[in-house]
Amino acid sequence: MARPTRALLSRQIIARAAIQLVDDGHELQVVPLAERLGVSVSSLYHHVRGRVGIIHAMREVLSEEYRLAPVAHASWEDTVRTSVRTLWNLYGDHPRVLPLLLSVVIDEPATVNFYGVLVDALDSAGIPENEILSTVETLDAFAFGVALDSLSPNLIFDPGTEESRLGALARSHPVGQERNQLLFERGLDLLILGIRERARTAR
Amino acid sequence: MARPTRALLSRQIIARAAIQLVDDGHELQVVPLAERLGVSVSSLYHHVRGRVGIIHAMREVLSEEYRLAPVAHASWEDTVRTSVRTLWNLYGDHPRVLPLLLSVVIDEPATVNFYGVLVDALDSAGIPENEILSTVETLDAFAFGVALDSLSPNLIFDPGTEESRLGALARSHPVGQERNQLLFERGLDLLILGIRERARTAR
DNA sequence: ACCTGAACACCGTTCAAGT
DNA sequence: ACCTGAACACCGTTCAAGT
Repeated sequence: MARPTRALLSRQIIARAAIQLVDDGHELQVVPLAERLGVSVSSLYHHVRGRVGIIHAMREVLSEEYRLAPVAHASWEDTVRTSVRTLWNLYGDHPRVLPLLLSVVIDEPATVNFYGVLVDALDSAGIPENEILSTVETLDAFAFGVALDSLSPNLIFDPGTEESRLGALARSHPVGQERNQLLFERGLDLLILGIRERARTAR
Repeated sequence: MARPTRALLSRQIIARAAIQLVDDGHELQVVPLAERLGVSVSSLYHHVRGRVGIIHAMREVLSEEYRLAPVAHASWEDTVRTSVRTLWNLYGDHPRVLPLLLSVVIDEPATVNFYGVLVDALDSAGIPENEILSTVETLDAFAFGVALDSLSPNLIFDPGTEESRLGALARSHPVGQERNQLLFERGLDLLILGIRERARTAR
């Protein structure tokens, strides 16, 4: 069976399998990927330009998920909150993929109508026009940073500081998923407060 | 010359060369690393447990730089500002190394007396005790996210949105290093404002 | 056009040999 | 204890052959 009647592979099929592979905690390797797909390794090269091409395809698939996201709410605060939460979910659903995405140069125009919604919300919040994009980027960097933080599930602290205030706080601090969740909520609250204050003083 | 009178290598020497290699935009590969160090590849294995061991050593070296950082200022705001800036500098000086560090499990106690200073500052700012650590983590995630953002030097936006507000803003938005710098300053301002407000309403 | 198996280059790791 | 060169396993990529 050299050529099947119906194509077994596609750029998207490969990308989805690759995302799953990495999500499961494995390295992005061509041999295990081909195994999962039930094809020979060299078959992949008919659809993707090698390993780097696979990473590009992964990016494209994940970008698609962006497109579904943006919803404008009545208040700017609700819009900002749900947008940042969506970004965090998107990044956080595949934290192990993120380092891979950093390694490829982006050559496709990102689907940033998502950002358009955020821009409008920040505008109606009262953020000065020349600060809006930096604010959007701040929210993005925050969501990205929090997602990556989830890869190190515990707060690491020096045993030598056990007697200090830090040590005391650390002992009653949650770990893992719960810690990451809390960090997100706190950071989002602070950023919302900051945006509101910035708008007030700019008025 | 099988054994030199004085050791040519050390864990630290290897780590520093590796950081430089990655900073220069190269992959972390054993052969080029050995070349830079002027030794044979197998020599490395007398000091480090393979490639993963090299990454651990890189982490250790970079952690050392933490230790120098913490300085308590008169006002909580100055302390927070300089601390976050230091984190950002640390991460931002070696953005390409960061994805590597994410791939290893941390088995050394981090030198977090740095965080102790931040904890004290947030306490004197008036942040409720049970929110302090999450706030520290928020600041850390922000600095980390901004550093990684610097790897994608431009704001990517869909050419289709050229006529929109987003397109208009994007055209007058800086790129590269300057864009990243601006994003950091804006985000830090927002977070400071947010912390101040949180403390005010908690009082 | 799409899949395969074999061949190849490359990279990380090991180990016996040398001082 | 520390460095070397050779040998080895592994992984990404290419390509002629098959439908």
